[in-house]
Amino acid sequence: MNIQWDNGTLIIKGIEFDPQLTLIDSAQSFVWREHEGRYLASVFGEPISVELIPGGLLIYPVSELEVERYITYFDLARDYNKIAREYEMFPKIKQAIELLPGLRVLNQPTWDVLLMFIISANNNVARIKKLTWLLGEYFGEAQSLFGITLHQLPSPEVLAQVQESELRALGFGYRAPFLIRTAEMVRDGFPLDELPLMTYSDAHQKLLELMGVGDKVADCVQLFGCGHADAFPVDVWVERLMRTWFPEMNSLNKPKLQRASRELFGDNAGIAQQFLFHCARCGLMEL
DNA sequence: AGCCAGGTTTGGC
DNA sequence: GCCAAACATGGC
Repeated sequence: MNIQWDNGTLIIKGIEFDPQLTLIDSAQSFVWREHEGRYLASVFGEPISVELIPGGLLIYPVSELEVERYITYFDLARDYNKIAREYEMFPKIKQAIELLPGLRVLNQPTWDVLLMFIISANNNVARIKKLTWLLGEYFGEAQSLFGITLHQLPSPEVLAQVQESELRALGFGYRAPFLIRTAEMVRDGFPLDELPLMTYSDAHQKLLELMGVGDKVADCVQLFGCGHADAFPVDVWVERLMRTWFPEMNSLNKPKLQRASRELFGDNAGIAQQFLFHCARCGLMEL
Protein backbone atom coordinates (compact mmCIF):
# COMPACT_ATOMS: atom_id res chain seq x y z
CA MET A 1 0.00 0.00 0.00
CA ASN A 2 1.34 3.38 -1.08
CA ILE A 3 -0.04 6.41 0.80
CA GLN A 4 0.36 9.98 -0.46
CA TRP A 5 -1.12 12.92 1.41
CA ASP A 6 -1.05 16.40 -0.04
CA ASN A 7 -3.00 19.44 1.13
CA GLY A 8 -6.20 17.63 2.12
CA THR A 9 -6.13 14.99 -0.59
CA LEU A 10 -5.29 11.42 0.32
CA ILE A 11 -4.26 9.10 -2.49
CA ILE A 12 -3.81 5.41 -1.82
CA LYS A 13 -2.35 3.01 -4.34
CA GLY A 14 -1.56 -0.66 -4.34
CA ILE A 15 -4.70 -1.88 -2.62
CA GLU A 16 -7.98 -3.27 -3.89
CA PHE A 17 -11.04 -1.30 -2.88
CA ASP A 18 -14.41 -1.33 -4.64
CA PRO A 19 -16.42 1.66 -3.37
CA GLN A 20 -19.66 0.69 -5.12
CA LEU A 21 -19.52 -2.79 -3.64
CA THR A 22 -18.28 -1.83 -0.19
CA LEU A 23 -20.16 1.43 0.40
CA ILE A 24 -23.41 0.94 -1.51
CA ASP A 25 -24.19 -2.67 -2.43
CA SER A 26 -22.95 -4.75 0.51
CA ALA A 27 -25.42 -3.47 3.13
CA GLN A 28 -22.91 -2.83 5.92
CA SER A 29 -23.41 0.95 5.81
CA PHE A 30 -26.46 2.88 4.65
CA VAL A 31 -25.14 6.44 4.77
CA TRP A 32 -23.17 6.49 1.50
CA ARG A 33 -24.43 7.65 -1.84
CA GLU A 34 -22.95 7.87 -5.29
CA HIS A 35 -22.92 11.06 -7.36
CA GLU A 36 -21.12 11.32 -10.71
CA GLY A 37 -18.53 8.72 -9.83
CA ARG A 38 -17.90 10.03 -6.34
CA TYR A 39 -19.07 8.34 -3.15
CA LEU A 40 -20.17 10.75 -0.45
CA ALA A 41 -21.20 10.61 3.19
CA SER A 42 -20.88 12.42 6.49
CA VAL A 43 -18.69 10.37 8.80
CA PHE A 44 -16.86 11.38 12.00
CA GLY A 45 -18.85 14.62 11.94
CA GLU A 46 -17.65 15.78 8.54
CA PRO A 47 -18.41 15.22 4.87
CA ILE A 48 -16.02 12.95 2.98
CA SER A 49 -15.71 11.73 -0.60
CA VAL A 50 -14.11 8.69 -2.18
CA GLU A 51 -13.41 8.04 -5.83
CA LEU A 52 -11.43 5.61 -7.91
CA ILE A 53 -8.58 7.09 -9.91
CA PRO A 54 -6.16 5.30 -12.24
CA GLY A 55 -4.25 2.83 -10.09
CA GLY A 56 -5.78 3.83 -6.81
CA LEU A 57 -8.20 5.58 -4.55
CA LEU A 58 -8.70 9.28 -3.81
CA ILE A 59 -10.19 10.43 -0.50
CA TYR A 60 -11.05 14.07 0.19
CA PRO A 61 -10.93 16.11 2.38
CA VAL A 62 -8.57 14.48 4.87
CA SER A 63 -6.32 16.35 7.28
CA GLU A 64 -2.91 14.86 7.94
CA LEU A 65 -4.04 13.76 11.40
CA GLU A 66 -7.02 11.90 9.93
CA VAL A 67 -5.10 9.72 7.49
CA GLU A 68 -4.90 6.78 9.87
CA ARG A 69 -8.57 7.11 10.79
CA TYR A 70 -9.66 6.67 7.17
CA ILE A 71 -7.23 3.82 6.52
CA THR A 72 -8.98 2.11 9.42
CA TYR A 73 -12.50 3.14 8.39
CA PHE A 74 -12.09 1.58 4.94
CA ASP A 75 -10.13 -1.35 6.42
CA LEU A 76 -7.32 -0.81 3.92
CA ALA A 77 -4.58 -2.31 6.10
CA ARG A 78 -6.14 -5.77 6.30
CA ASP A 79 -4.69 -8.43 3.99
CA TYR A 80 -7.77 -10.04 2.41
CA ASN A 81 -5.71 -12.32 0.17
CA LYS A 82 -4.07 -13.75 3.24
CA ILE A 83 -7.46 -14.35 4.83
CA ALA A 84 -8.62 -16.15 1.68
CA ARG A 85 -5.59 -18.42 1.90
CA GLU A 86 -6.25 -19.09 5.58
CA TYR A 87 -9.72 -20.39 4.66
CA GLU A 88 -8.26 -23.05 2.33
CA MET A 89 -10.14 -25.70 4.35
CA PHE A 90 -13.48 -23.96 3.71
CA PRO A 91 -13.74 -23.72 -0.10
CA LYS A 92 -17.04 -21.83 0.04
CA ILE A 93 -15.42 -19.02 2.02
CA LYS A 94 -12.30 -18.93 -0.12
CA GLN A 95 -14.46 -18.88 -3.24
CA ALA A 96 -16.69 -16.09 -1.88
CA ILE A 97 -13.69 -13.88 -1.07
CA GLU A 98 -12.22 -14.46 -4.52
CA LEU A 99 -15.56 -13.64 -6.19
CA LEU A 100 -15.67 -10.19 -4.58
CA PRO A 101 -12.31 -8.45 -4.99
CA GLY A 102 -12.34 -5.02 -3.38
CA LEU A 103 -15.08 -5.76 -0.86
CA ARG A 104 -13.91 -4.67 2.58
CA VAL A 105 -15.49 -4.72 6.01
CA LEU A 106 -15.82 -1.13 7.21
CA ASN A 107 -14.87 0.06 10.69
CA GLN A 108 -17.59 2.64 11.27
CA PRO A 109 -18.47 4.74 14.31
CA THR A 110 -20.23 2.50 16.84
CA TRP A 111 -23.18 4.84 17.29
CA ASP A 112 -23.88 5.05 13.55
CA VAL A 113 -23.91 1.28 13.17
CA LEU A 114 -26.13 0.94 16.20
CA LEU A 115 -28.74 3.23 14.63
CA MET A 116 -28.60 1.65 11.19
CA PHE A 117 -28.92 -1.89 12.46
CA ILE A 118 -31.72 -1.20 14.92
CA ILE A 119 -33.51 0.06 11.82
CA SER A 120 -32.49 -3.07 9.91
CA ALA A 121 -34.51 -5.48 12.06
CA ASN A 122 -36.93 -7.50 9.92
CA ASN A 123 -36.52 -4.91 7.18
CA ASN A 124 -35.18 -4.82 3.64
CA VAL A 125 -32.09 -3.03 2.37
CA ALA A 126 -33.90 -0.42 0.29
CA ARG A 127 -36.02 0.63 3.25
CA ILE A 128 -33.10 0.58 5.70
CA LYS A 129 -31.32 3.03 3.37
CA LYS A 130 -34.37 5.22 3.13
CA LEU A 131 -34.98 5.34 6.88
CA THR A 132 -31.30 5.95 7.66
CA TRP A 133 -31.39 8.83 5.22
CA LEU A 134 -34.54 10.26 6.83
CA LEU A 135 -32.94 10.09 10.27
CA GLY A 136 -30.10 12.31 9.07
CA GLU A 137 -32.29 14.58 6.99
CA TYR A 138 -34.74 15.37 9.79
CA PHE A 139 -32.54 15.28 12.89
CA GLY A 140 -28.89 15.46 11.82
CA GLU A 141 -26.66 18.38 10.98
CA ALA A 142 -26.61 19.37 7.30
CA GLN A 143 -23.27 19.67 5.54
CA SER A 144 -22.10 20.20 2.00
CA LEU A 145 -19.36 18.85 -0.27
CA PHE A 146 -18.95 19.49 -4.02
CA GLY A 147 -22.34 21.21 -3.89
CA ILE A 148 -24.04 18.09 -2.57
CA THR A 149 -25.95 18.32 0.69
CA LEU A 150 -25.15 15.58 3.19
CA HIS A 151 -26.46 14.93 6.69
CA GLN A 152 -24.81 13.54 9.77
CA LEU A 153 -26.77 11.02 11.77
CA PRO A 154 -28.30 12.62 14.89
CA SER A 155 -26.38 12.49 18.15
CA PRO A 156 -27.81 10.49 21.08
CA GLU A 157 -28.65 13.78 22.79
CA VAL A 158 -30.74 14.99 19.87
CA LEU A 159 -32.40 11.68 19.09
CA ALA A 160 -33.38 11.17 22.72
CA GLN A 161 -35.52 14.32 22.48
CA VAL A 162 -37.43 13.21 19.39
CA GLN A 163 -41.06 12.17 19.86
CA GLU A 164 -41.99 8.59 19.06
CA SER A 165 -44.99 9.82 17.07
CA GLU A 166 -42.66 11.85 14.87
CA LEU A 167 -40.57 8.79 13.96
CA ARG A 168 -43.69 6.71 13.37
CA ALA A 169 -45.03 9.37 11.01
CA LEU A 170 -41.79 9.05 9.04
CA GLY A 171 -42.29 5.31 8.64
CA PHE A 172 -40.05 3.82 11.35
CA GLY A 173 -42.90 1.68 12.62
CA TYR A 174 -42.31 -0.30 15.80
CA ARG A 175 -38.59 0.52 15.72
CA ALA A 176 -39.36 4.14 16.68
CA PRO A 177 -39.38 3.57 20.46
CA PHE A 178 -36.28 1.33 20.20
CA LEU A 179 -34.27 4.15 18.64
CA ILE A 180 -35.39 6.72 21.19
CA ARG A 181 -34.93 4.44 24.19
CA THR A 182 -31.44 3.44 23.00
CA ALA A 183 -30.54 7.10 22.40
CA GLU A 184 -31.57 7.88 25.99
CA MET A 185 -29.42 5.06 27.36
CA VAL A 186 -26.37 6.16 25.38
CA ARG A 187 -26.93 9.80 26.34
CA ASP A 188 -27.19 8.73 29.98
CA GLY A 189 -23.84 6.97 30.03
CA PHE A 190 -24.05 3.61 28.28
CA PRO A 191 -20.34 2.98 27.50
CA LEU A 192 -20.39 2.76 23.70
CA ASP A 193 -16.74 3.86 23.48
CA GLU A 194 -15.56 0.98 25.64
CA LEU A 195 -17.09 -1.75 23.51
CA PRO A 196 -14.17 -1.92 21.02
CA LEU A 197 -11.80 -2.53 23.94
CA MET A 198 -13.88 -5.34 25.42
CA THR A 199 -13.85 -9.02 24.49
CA TYR A 200 -16.42 -10.21 21.99
CA SER A 201 -18.52 -11.85 24.69
CA ASP A 202 -18.44 -8.95 27.14
CA ALA A 203 -19.32 -6.42 24.46
CA HIS A 204 -22.05 -8.68 23.12
CA GLN A 205 -23.70 -9.08 26.48
CA LYS A 206 -23.47 -5.35 27.12
CA LEU A 207 -25.09 -4.48 23.77
CA LEU A 208 -28.06 -6.75 24.52
CA GLU A 209 -29.05 -4.32 27.29
CA LEU A 210 -30.04 -1.78 24.63
CA MET A 211 -33.61 -1.63 23.37
CA GLY A 212 -33.96 -3.04 19.86
CA VAL A 213 -30.66 -4.91 20.04
CA GLY A 214 -30.76 -8.71 19.94
CA ASP A 215 -28.04 -11.21 19.04
CA LYS A 216 -27.95 -10.36 15.35
CA VAL A 217 -27.93 -6.57 15.65
CA ALA A 218 -25.31 -6.82 18.41
CA ASP A 219 -23.09 -8.89 16.11
CA CYS A 220 -23.45 -6.31 13.32
CA VAL A 221 -22.58 -3.46 15.67
CA GLN A 222 -19.53 -5.39 16.82
CA LEU A 223 -18.38 -6.37 13.32
CA PHE A 224 -19.02 -3.06 11.53
CA GLY A 225 -18.64 -0.67 14.47
CA CYS A 226 -16.35 -2.15 17.14
CA GLY A 227 -13.58 -3.84 15.18
CA HIS A 228 -14.68 -7.28 16.33
CA ALA A 229 -13.78 -9.28 13.22
CA ASP A 230 -14.82 -12.48 15.02
CA ALA A 231 -18.48 -11.44 15.35
CA PHE A 232 -20.69 -13.56 13.07
CA PRO A 233 -24.11 -11.99 12.40
CA VAL A 234 -26.73 -14.56 11.42
CA ASP A 235 -29.56 -13.06 9.40
CA VAL A 236 -32.00 -14.95 7.18
CA TRP A 237 -29.44 -15.20 4.35
CA VAL A 238 -26.59 -16.42 6.50
CA GLU A 239 -28.79 -18.96 8.24
CA ARG A 240 -29.93 -20.24 4.85
CA LEU A 241 -26.41 -20.43 3.41
CA MET A 242 -24.96 -22.08 6.48
CA ARG A 243 -27.63 -24.79 6.45
CA THR A 244 -27.02 -25.43 2.74
CA TRP A 245 -23.25 -25.19 2.49
CA PHE A 246 -22.44 -26.56 5.95
CA PRO A 247 -25.06 -29.32 6.43
CA GLU A 248 -23.67 -30.22 9.84
CA MET A 249 -25.35 -26.99 11.02
CA ASN A 250 -28.78 -28.29 10.07
CA SER A 251 -29.45 -29.97 13.41
CA LEU A 252 -28.88 -26.71 15.31
CA ASN A 253 -31.36 -23.96 16.11
CA LYS A 254 -30.36 -20.42 15.18
CA PRO A 255 -28.55 -19.38 18.39
CA LYS A 256 -26.53 -22.59 18.37
CA LEU A 257 -25.81 -22.24 14.67
CA GLN A 258 -24.47 -18.74 15.35
CA ARG A 259 -22.18 -19.94 18.12
CA ALA A 260 -20.96 -22.97 16.17
CA SER A 261 -20.22 -20.91 13.05
CA ARG A 262 -18.31 -18.30 15.00
CA GLU A 263 -16.17 -20.96 16.62
CA LEU A 264 -15.69 -22.87 13.36
CA PHE A 265 -14.50 -19.82 11.41
CA GLY A 266 -12.31 -18.25 14.11
CA ASP A 267 -10.83 -14.76 14.42
CA ASN A 268 -11.99 -13.63 10.97
CA ALA A 269 -15.44 -15.21 11.11
CA GLY A 270 -17.08 -11.85 10.51
CA ILE A 271 -14.93 -11.09 7.46
CA ALA A 272 -15.90 -14.46 6.04
CA GLN A 273 -19.53 -13.78 6.91
CA GLN A 274 -19.62 -10.57 4.90
CA PHE A 275 -18.39 -12.29 1.75
CA LEU A 276 -20.71 -15.27 2.19
CA PHE A 277 -23.65 -12.97 2.86
CA HIS A 278 -23.12 -10.91 -0.24
CA CYS A 279 -22.55 -13.92 -2.51
CA ALA A 280 -25.73 -15.59 -1.28
CA ARG A 281 -27.89 -12.46 -1.32
CA CYS A 282 -26.83 -11.49 -4.84
CA GLY A 283 -26.96 -15.01 -6.23
CA LEU A 284 -23.24 -15.15 -7.04
CA MET A 285 -23.09 -18.59 -5.46
CA GLU A 286 -25.83 -21.14 -5.84
CA LEU A 287 -27.82 -21.95 -2.73
C1' DA B 1 -53.74 -11.58 -0.72
C1' DG B 2 -49.91 -13.39 1.39
C1' DC B 3 -44.94 -13.69 1.88
C1' DC B 4 -40.50 -11.60 2.59
C1' DA B 5 -36.97 -8.39 4.37
C1' DG B 6 -29.32 -8.12 7.48
C1' DG B 7 -35.14 -9.55 14.05
C1' DT B 8 -36.59 -8.10 18.71
C1' DT B 9 -39.74 -8.13 22.37
C1' DT B 10 -42.97 -10.12 25.15
C1' DG B 11 -45.36 -13.67 27.43
C1' DG B 12 -46.30 -18.61 28.28
C1' DC B 13 -44.55 -22.99 29.49
C1' DG C 1 -33.90 -22.00 29.07
C1' DC C 2 -36.84 -22.72 24.52
C1' DC C 3 -40.96 -21.44 21.51
C1' DA C 4 -44.75 -18.70 19.32
C1' DA C 5 -46.94 -14.64 18.30
C1' DA C 6 -47.06 -9.71 17.60
C1' DC C 7 -44.96 -6.05 15.61
C1' DA C 8 -44.84 -1.49 10.96
C1' DT C 9 -43.82 -0.87 6.41
C1' DG C 10 -43.40 -1.41 1.42
C1' DG C 11 -42.31 -4.32 -2.66
C1' DC C 12 -43.45 -8.18 -5.30
